[in-house]
This record gives sequence, C-alpha cells and structure tokens, in this order.
Amino acid sequence: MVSKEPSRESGEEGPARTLDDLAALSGVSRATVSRVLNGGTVAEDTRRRVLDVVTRTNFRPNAAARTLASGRSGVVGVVMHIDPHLLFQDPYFSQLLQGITDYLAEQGAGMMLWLGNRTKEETLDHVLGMSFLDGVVVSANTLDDPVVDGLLSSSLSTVLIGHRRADRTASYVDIDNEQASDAITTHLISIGRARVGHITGSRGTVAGEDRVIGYLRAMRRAGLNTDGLIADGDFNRSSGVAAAAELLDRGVDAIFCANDATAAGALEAIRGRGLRVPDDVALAGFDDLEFAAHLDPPLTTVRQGVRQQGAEAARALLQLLGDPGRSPRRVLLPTELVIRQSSVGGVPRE
Amino acid sequence: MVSKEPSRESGEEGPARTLDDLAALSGVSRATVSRVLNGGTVAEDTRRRVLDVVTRTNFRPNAAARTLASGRSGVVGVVMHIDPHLLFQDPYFSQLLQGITDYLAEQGAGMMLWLGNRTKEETLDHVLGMSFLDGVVVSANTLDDPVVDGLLSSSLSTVLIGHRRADRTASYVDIDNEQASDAITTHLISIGRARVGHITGSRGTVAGEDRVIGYLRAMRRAGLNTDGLIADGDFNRSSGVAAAAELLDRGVDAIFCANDATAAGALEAIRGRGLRVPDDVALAGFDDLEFAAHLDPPLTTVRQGVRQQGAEAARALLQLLGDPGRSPRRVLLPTELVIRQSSVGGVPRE
DNA sequence: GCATAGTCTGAGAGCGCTTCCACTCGCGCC
DNA sequence: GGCGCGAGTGGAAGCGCTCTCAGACTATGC
Repeated sequence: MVSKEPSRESGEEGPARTLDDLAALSGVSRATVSRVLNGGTVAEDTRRRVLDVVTRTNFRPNAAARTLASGRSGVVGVVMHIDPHLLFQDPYFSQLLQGITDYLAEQGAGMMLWLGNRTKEETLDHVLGMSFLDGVVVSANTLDDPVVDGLLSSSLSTVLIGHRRADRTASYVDIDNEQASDAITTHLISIGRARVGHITGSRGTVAGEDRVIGYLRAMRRAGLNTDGLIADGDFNRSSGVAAAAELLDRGVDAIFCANDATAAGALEAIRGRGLRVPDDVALAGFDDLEFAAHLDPPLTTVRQGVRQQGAEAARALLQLLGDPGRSPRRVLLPTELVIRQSSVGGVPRE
Repeated sequence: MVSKEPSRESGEEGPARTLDDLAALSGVSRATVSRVLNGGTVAEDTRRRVLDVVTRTNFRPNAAARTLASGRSGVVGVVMHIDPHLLFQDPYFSQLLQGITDYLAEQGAGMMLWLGNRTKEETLDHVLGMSFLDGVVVSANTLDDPVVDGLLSSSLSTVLIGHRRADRTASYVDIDNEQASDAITTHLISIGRARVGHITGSRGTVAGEDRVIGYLRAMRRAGLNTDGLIADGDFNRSSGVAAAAELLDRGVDAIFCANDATAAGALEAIRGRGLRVPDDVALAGFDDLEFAAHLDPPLTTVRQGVRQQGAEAARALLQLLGDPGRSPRRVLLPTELVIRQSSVGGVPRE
C-alpha cells in the first residue's frame, strides 16, 4: 500500500519533479511555490517551509516550461563569426570571449555559442532557430556582415561588439578607433617625425578603416603630407613585413601599424635593413597585447581592454533585456596610449 | 470586418507565430502542420501546401514549447572545466572544441558551453540548472573531478573525453595512451637506446598517468631498468627544461616526453649542454602538434587526432540520445607513431 | 458485396510553469 | 461597528507544441 502523503519526518522523499509535487509536499498551492522560487510576496514561514522542501528534494525547475510560460529563458547567444582557427589563434577574440563568458556566468545567465564553422547564412539560421534566446551578442568586425544584418532586423535583442558607421540605432560596445589612432599618430608627430607611415588593418573591417581615418586626421591637422605613406596590411605579422618594406622604400621616419602583430612584422623588416628603432624609424602598434611590452625595443601602442569590451557587451545586453523600453545602449570604451621605447628610445616610460 | 480567412492570392500574410496560425492559413489542423514539420506521414499535396505557408510566413517553431512537449531540446552542453587562459593557449583544447562544434553544427544541434570560469561546484550547478539539455560532453582530464562525477550521477546523458580507469559504465572517447606510450618507448629501444628516460605529464591526469604506465610496460618488457629515469613534468615547456636537466644528470640516451610542449623544453635543455639530438640523446614527444614537425630536428611523436576526438565525442552523444537503451559508447581512437629525425637522425621519414 | 487493411487527418489531452484574478483575512481608520 | 486596504494565497487560464487515439475515407481481397 503506497502512501500518497510522504511522511514529514523522513528525509527521504520521492524526488519532486514538478511544482505540483512541491506544492503537495509543503501543503501550499503551486502558485505559491512559484512565488517562492521567483521572489514573489510570500509569508516568511511559508517561504521557509517551501524552500525546505525544495532543498530536501533537490528540485530543479523545468527550464523549457519556465521559458514557455514566461517568455524568457535566461540564455543569450554569442555569435563570433570568425574562422575558429583564427578565433583561438588571435588573443583578441579569445579575450573577448573570456570577458563575455565571465560576465554571463557571474550573472547566472546561460550562453550558447556560435563560431564561424558554417556559412553566415547557416549560422544566422541556426541562431534564429533557437527561438528561446533572450538576446544575442555578436562581433561585428567587417563593415558588411549578413549575420549582423540578419540579427539586427530580427526581433532578437542584439548588442554588437564593434559598431557600424551607417547604423545609429543598434546597441554596441566599441572603442573609439579614430580618436585612438589620431592620438598615437599625434604622438609620433610630437616627437619630431614628419614622414609618418601607416600600415592598415584589413580593409573592410571597421577597426581597420577607422584607424586609417584617425591617422589621416592627425596628419592633416599637423599639415603633413600622406602621399604614398599608407600601405595595406591585414592585421597579420607577415603583412607587416611586406608593408613596412614598401614604406621604407618610400622613406619614412615613423610607422604606425594597425595592430601589434603587424608592428612585430614591421619591426622585423626595419631590423632587416639594419635600421634602428626608434632612432631611424619610430614604431607604434595597437592593442597592447602581452608580447608588445617584450619586443625589443618595447612597443609603443594603444591599450584597449578587450576582456572588458566583452564584459561590457554582455552587460549591455542584460540591461537591455531588463528594460526593453530603454533606448539602445552605445558604449565607447576608453583607450590608453602606452608609450614605450619603440617611439621614445631614451625615455623608458612603462 | 476582419476576414478570418486570409486571401490565398496575397503573398502578404500576417506573420504566423504558432502552429495554429499555420493551420488556419493552410486549411489543415495543427496536428497535420506538426507532422509536416517533423516528418510524419502526410499526403504529398497537403505537405506542399503547408510548407508553402511555412516559407511564406517565415515561420519558426517555438523551441521552448517544442522542448516542453517532446522532452528533447536539440541542445547539448559542452563542459571544459579548464582555466580559459589555458583553454585558448593550448591547441589541444581549442582543437577539441573545434571538433565538437563542427560536428554539432553539422548535425543541426545547438550547443551550450561552459568553460572553467567558475568553481567546479558552480559549474555543475549551472549545467544541471539548464534542465532542457539533452546531454553533455565533458572533458575528463583529471582522475578525480567533481564536475564529471556530478554529471555521471545525474540523469543527463554524458560522454566523457578521456576516461576514468575506475569507471566501466560511462561513455567516453579517448585514445589508448598506454598502448601509444608503449609503442613510442619501444621505438626508442629499438633504435638501440637502453637508458630511456620519461618526463611525465601532470600527475593526477589520466593521460599523464597512463603514459607513464605505457612507458614502464615497454621498458619492463625489454628488461630495462627505469630507476631514476622518470622525472615529473606538467605538460608545459618549462617543466621540460627542468626535468630534462635532471635526467641528463642521471645519464640518459633517450627521452620520451609526455607531450610535444615538454619535448620542446627538453630539446632546449639538451642543446644547452652542447649535446646533439638524436646522436647523443634521442627525443620523442606526444600529440604531434603543428610545431613538432618544425623543430630542429623534427620531433618524433605520437599523432592523435584531437579534432577527431571532439567530433567522435559529439557523435557518441548524439547516438546515445538517439537510442537511449543502447549500452555506453566507448571509443578508443587509434594513434599513429610519427617517426622523425629527433630519433632516427639519418633517415628522414615523414 | 462486405470484411479487412491501410492511409491520412483532426480532436484533444497533456508537458510544467507563470501570472492574472479573485478571494480571505486581519488591521487601522473614521 | 462598518469600511477600506494590503498582504497572502489558491484557482485557473494559458504559453505553443507533441503525440496518442480514434475516425474518415480509400484500396484490397475473397
């Protein structure tokens, strides 16, 4: 004969699988149990009684049912549509991802991840297919990206990492690439360099283009000519070697590279010609990755908190979800000019 | 007056949000729509009619409702409880992750990811809290891991990457570390080395321990003494430098390192003493990471398809989910002995 | 011609939760 | 003493889907 009413004394109860089970066990209605679990107003002793049963039975609410009934899942998507090889290679992306996962984990939010294994169309389809997602953080590196477009035009709350010049309605987190490039270029000018070259990042990326703009702005303001002083790179070391060679042929006394990896390549090229840094050619990068401080000479660069960018993006998304009426969140994170010996040789200033 | 029956001619329909909407639009019942969407038996022209409406309205089924009703979500968890720094640093983990994500994406399965940002208890709690997960792939590196224990004792279908000697019931994917270590050690013996040293991986890891066992087995079989020939490492380059120094002091004519990174460190130490590889000391690693072939001399090592391991784990999980009655899946992937000049100097054999 | 089998479809009962609404108290107020 | 009020609670209606069941109808066999 099976007793329907489990004994209160026994620590051993049938596992409670539903709110109704809990309700029966603690002698209240399902609605009250739900209130206890979700922080509604419940009398203190009722709450305690229910919570006691919850912990004793090791109850876990059914996430699907919860999502269906409430319309929110507590899960957000993270889309980094980048070649996974690059994703894990390039500290930029891995730090970004770390910043995001840290913040989300801290806030108790779940995360689904899409990397660039598939075509953009497939990825977009997969993400939108996960209809329970509350929102999504997406890396927007290139000026034009169907994944980003698709997400923005969907009903999903979306926060971009990196922004798009054309769009003034989307929420995003980014750094002010123009301003930072302007600042570091101005620094190179301020130490007496007049023929400052620039090795660009990948054309078609927001960061790459904006850094060119900042560079040009600084040069123009100083009344300096930039003819032939811009060489195309692609954010990779090898492109730095080639582009630096070009610029050296044309005669430069400083090179501002779109990122640190490129600068490392440029350094190699400069050295290869027997020139000295910074005496003959001053050098600057962008990112302040770990190795930048350990180059010889240590690299002048722009420090951007990549991890922080990830965390900020996640935070912006959660804020947006918490208050849907809220206007788009636009966050421009500050950067810091880090001057080292590759530009001011005699004056180590770390 | 609002027409309940949308005109068939108009390409412009109200967005269909539910199966009932679709049913109304295509003049069938909700059950039939569901059958169309899930591959039930439906008359061909009915199916076409419904699918037409589905695409026209750009319908996306509600994943939460689907999960609630069916009990499966199409989403699996991936738990790699490793310091994220290490995760992105070490090609082993990133390749594993790539293998998993590739396979899952290909199969149309969703993926939630947990990295080692939190304590193991928190992670376990998060994962189990996502009650809609169909199953989970978890990396089991250490002999003892509360996350792995917790998952195995939960009701969640679980596949381990790496296995646990004590457990003969869990599903796992692994390589035969013992056999592979035995083979590479035997190779070193076969080229005439008698004092073969071993630099271990991290103690407490399955891979580390099993490689020691394989090494010992080979040495014993050959009747060789191993006293003082084992030095502790931790899978990192720097530990290879230190441990190799130890072994060289004790006199060895070959060193088998628990992985390639350690071998790179050992190579450095050997060179540092002015000794030649392989003439004075033959060297072998494990993993066959990209750089192994580009060391000087190229490194003899064991190739394990890490990416494939990830893919196999994902596949094993999906198989398990497809047929719950099925007995645990235990997959031991083959490894390949890659002999290069660090052991057989004169005979390049790539 | 009728029983039988096979094919296709609709009705409807959930899945486990949230949340609106209404109801019951006990309290302080005029 | 009656009233309003707020706090606490239960009832019940969904959320959007799956899936069993039974029914309708057609094809087949004897």
